[in-house]
Amino acid sequence: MDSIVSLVQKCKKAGLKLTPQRLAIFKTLDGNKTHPTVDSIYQSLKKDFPTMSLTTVYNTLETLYEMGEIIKLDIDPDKAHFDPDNKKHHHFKCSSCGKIVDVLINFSEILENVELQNSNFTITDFNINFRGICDFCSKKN
Amino acid sequence: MDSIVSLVQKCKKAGLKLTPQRLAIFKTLDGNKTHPTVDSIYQSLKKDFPTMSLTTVYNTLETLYEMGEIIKLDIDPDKAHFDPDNKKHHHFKCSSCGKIVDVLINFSEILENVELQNSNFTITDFNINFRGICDFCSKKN
DNA sequence: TTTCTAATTTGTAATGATTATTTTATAATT
DNA sequence: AATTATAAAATAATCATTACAAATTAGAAA
Repeated sequence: MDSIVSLVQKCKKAGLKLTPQRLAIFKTLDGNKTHPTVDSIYQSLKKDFPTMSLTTVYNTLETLYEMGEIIKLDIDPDKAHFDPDNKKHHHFKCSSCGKIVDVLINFSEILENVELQNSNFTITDFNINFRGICDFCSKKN
Repeated sequence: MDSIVSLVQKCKKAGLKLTPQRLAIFKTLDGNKTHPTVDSIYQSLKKDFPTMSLTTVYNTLETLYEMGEIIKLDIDPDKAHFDPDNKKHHHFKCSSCGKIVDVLINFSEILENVELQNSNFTITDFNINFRGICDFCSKKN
């Protein structure tokens, strides 16, 4: 996701209104490495915005997603997690505690490999989901 | 997934009953490369088993999944797709028609790469989800 | 073959995430 | 300040999945 200031610019250009709710969601996402869900964002904002609606969080995240500002993760089949870091990277989900963490290694060579063998498919994107046990859960046992 | 005959052996050993419904689901999965969902299996079996229940399909697939006989895909956030091919491989989903196809290339070297940089995480598994446009949809335009 | 029992099937209800809809409110512009 | 298009909020609807309870049945044992 862009910095708040450039995001504000983009919104103005796109004719999107800068409501307090949107700005609050932007700020919650900014630099957020917890891979939040709609509900976790909603819960964290309810305190300061008692009137905040779940729908607003859904809508704003969907808008940001369509703008390409945030990533929607598929690593958790139960609910969507979002990532304001839209630079190419991958994810690891701990099978024990459910925590999702970034895997920042670059695997771009994968694409060439696949394109080679499937020349009739146009691959626009890929992501790798890792599963296992995180350091914290390992230490617990 | 094992062949039907070895699967039947496994079930007997595990004390699982071989009901007509289960056998029908086994047969539907056997060699199935369409990455079926619970509902698609249910729909295809309703004709021959008018009494078949969606719950039974859910239960049987869950059982097979827990036995490690089938894979549960996370490439479609809307619903679970299953794959009776439990040999390590990956998937491609066409953004246009939604079709899911196998990517059979071996990427095991990825693991070593990650283990190296995250020595405190134990990675048990990973899968790659590719997205793009399939050959059929490419030709259409 | 018949009986017995634990496992399974089935139908239905509950849950939880997401989407749709409608009314009210408001940001941004004139 | 008035206008208007956009957004927020509240609520209802939808859809996949899970939970549950009652009826059925596969398979073992008599």
